[in-house]
Amino acid sequence: MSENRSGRRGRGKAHSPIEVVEADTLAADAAGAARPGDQVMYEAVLAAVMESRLRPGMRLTEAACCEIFDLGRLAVRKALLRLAHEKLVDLRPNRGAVVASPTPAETREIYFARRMVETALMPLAVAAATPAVCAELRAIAHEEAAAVEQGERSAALMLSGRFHMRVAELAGNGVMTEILAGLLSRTRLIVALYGPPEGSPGVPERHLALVDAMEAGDVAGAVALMERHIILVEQALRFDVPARETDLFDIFTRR
Amino acid sequence: MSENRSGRRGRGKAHSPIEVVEADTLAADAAGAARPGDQVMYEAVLAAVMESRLRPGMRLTEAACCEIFDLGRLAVRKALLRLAHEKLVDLRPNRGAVVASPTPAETREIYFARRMVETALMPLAVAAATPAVCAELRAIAHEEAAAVEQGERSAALMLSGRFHMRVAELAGNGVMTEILAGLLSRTRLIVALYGPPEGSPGVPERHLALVDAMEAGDVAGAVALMERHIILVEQALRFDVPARETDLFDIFTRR
DNA sequence: ATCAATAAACTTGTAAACAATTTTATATAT
DNA sequence: ATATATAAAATTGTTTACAAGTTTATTGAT
Repeated sequence: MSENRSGRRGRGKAHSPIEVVEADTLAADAAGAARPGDQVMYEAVLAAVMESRLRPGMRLTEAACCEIFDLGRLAVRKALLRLAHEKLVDLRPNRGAVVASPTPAETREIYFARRMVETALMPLAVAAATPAVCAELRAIAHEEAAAVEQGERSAALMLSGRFHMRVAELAGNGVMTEILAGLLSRTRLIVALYGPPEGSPGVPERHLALVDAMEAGDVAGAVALMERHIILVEQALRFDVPARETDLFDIFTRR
Repeated sequence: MSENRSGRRGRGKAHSPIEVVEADTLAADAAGAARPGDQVMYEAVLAAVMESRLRPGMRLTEAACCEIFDLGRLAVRKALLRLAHEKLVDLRPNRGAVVASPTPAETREIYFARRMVETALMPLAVAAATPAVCAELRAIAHEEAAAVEQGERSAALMLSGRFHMRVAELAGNGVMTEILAGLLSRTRLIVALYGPPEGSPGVPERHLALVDAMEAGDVAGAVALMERHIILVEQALRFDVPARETDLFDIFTRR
């Protein structure tokens, strides 16, 4: 075995927006089988996007990713390819990868798609909403409310995403769940771009109201609440000013 | 420039299930810019799946793909990675790629997802259903009927897919259209596996009825027809016998 | 003849080297 | 000073060669 790769490892990586969890600390390789390196990177980048540490417009050069994740370029490209396919990064030929910046038009489509998917799933979710499940959902919503209270915006955002995912999972359709997961991760980029600094108001409260309707078996009510909720979140976005945010960033990082 | 690659080109490829369109004959590179090789392969494989020339269980070895498409292994892997991400091929570590075989459980989820997506899109589609558009849809349905008449099953299947795609496109939501495209391509694999040899009856007729409702502006009727249509297509599947088809194939190609 | 162990052939996985492109920096002329 | 052209650096794209794994074929024993 050669010295492996090319003199990497042992670097600062102090304030990197990408957090690397050492391989052996995760449960995935409990059996001893190491998880593929490209998946490690994929999950780390996805998590960073979900927590808004990686913001739209940020560059992901191969060399930097190789260092951060201690991977070969091939594995890095594999991960970037997957992220590109999920529309989380833009892969420009010969010019590298950047975190994607959904356009306003794309944004409208995504929220419309979410409305369709999440309302369509609701009847099945209500049918599966046992008291135990509802308790779990309420717990998430309460955590979310606390995060909002303390001004921890990205934590609140993450919990909101988890809430919507758990509701969707109740419907028991893996294909639909995966589709929604893709829409939700792109929603994180949208909020990072167009989300109002003060955050969308009333989200945790509406989540709690939704759980109430679900537990009561009120299908029509739950559907209406979900639809209205998504519309309100979309309406809180600001497309006028913040579109510039990306441009500014591009300018600054165009070193 | 070196002699390029490694002694490929000039082979039989007579009855290959994958049809390769020579690069320069397509419109994509009208400006002179050659289309990336991996995309050529991706599109060829997708087309072969849509026309049921590539059937579930078939192996796609890298070497064979390199020869057929005159590509390097890297481009082939890129195409396979994309196909795997779209669930059209299974990528087994160290064991290569095979055309995917959706399970019965997956099948139920996919048809359920189609029902959701296509009925949710219908109101918008009806709103966009001008007489010209309806004429186009009817033309597709009539071609389809003719194909069924002449026993050209795969042609009929392709036209059916095109019909559903065109209807969805009317809604004008690219995100949803892409999602449906993924579901429809997987439906082709499902039909190849579990579709009754005689084909699902009455499909072109129901397509025509749907266009009538759409042109009349009958949203509720169109939604109901679409939902019922998808249910009927799913019910025509046969999960008992044909699951064996894959196994048989595996046995024969296990050379 | 059937089965197990071994060896060969084949296939995928990965790294290193090289080529091509893009970006940044420098020099020169207007 | 601004702008243009040239050169250097950095980054991505691709091939080649080799390593590791899997499948198939062969050999030998029961």
